[in-house]
Amino acid sequence: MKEIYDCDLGCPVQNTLQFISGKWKSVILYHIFKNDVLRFSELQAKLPYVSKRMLAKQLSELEADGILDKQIYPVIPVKTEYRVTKLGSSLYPVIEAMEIWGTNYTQIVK
Amino acid sequence: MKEIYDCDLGCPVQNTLQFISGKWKSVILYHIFKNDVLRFSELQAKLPYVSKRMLAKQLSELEADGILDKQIYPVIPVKTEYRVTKLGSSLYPVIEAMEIWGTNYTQIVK
DNA sequence: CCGAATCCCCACAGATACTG
DNA sequence: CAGTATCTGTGGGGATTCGG
Repeated sequence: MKEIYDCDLGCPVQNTLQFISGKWKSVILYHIFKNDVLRFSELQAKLPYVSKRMLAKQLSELEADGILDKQIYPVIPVKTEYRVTKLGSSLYPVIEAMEIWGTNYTQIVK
Repeated sequence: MKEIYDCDLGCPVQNTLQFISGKWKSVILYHIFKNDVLRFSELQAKLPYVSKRMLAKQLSELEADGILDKQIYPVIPVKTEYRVTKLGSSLYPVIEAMEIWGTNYTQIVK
């Protein structure tokens, strides 16, 4: 679990960014929120423009930060599943706000 | 104004990220939301860990994207003011969600 | 005071190949 | 299948300077 670390008192936004500022983290979370559970290959399919290496890095950071939980099934071939932790699920309102804006901003512009 | 550009249909979050994914953009927006209007030097004071060059870049991108409005007063020395546009103000719920989470996550963890 | 221009470097991301 | 390891290049960002 990531250390709790106020990098800028007076700017709580900064604290949130520590967890989701990775280039693809919000998108990964969005997909896992929508699907509850996703395998590595399923995430790859949903993010074809993100390299395997990049995806693995973002996932391991999210896991290290206590946002995601990784289940490994030692079958052959290996199978892994990612889901949100309790802490991760608390980020839902943030992702939801981004989802809403991303859905509606076209109309806002007009 | 930034072209509206769906880089990933089925992931509206991605659209939002186009506008606020810059390293410091959310924090800049947070401070301007709190203060309505901020000068360049005031933003510098609030973000001491961000270089002048970086701050200017983020601000000009936010302006180019139609999120911020820049007022230049051609006095000597020059004075500039940044405030949110209508489009920018529509991002308030997103920043607010990040602010709320950043304020409360310590308790969520426990 | 604000910010653009130039130089420069190294951290980060892609490509590829390898492993349990 | 789900990653790691290594190598390589590129551009993001700091430091500095200049200009309005």
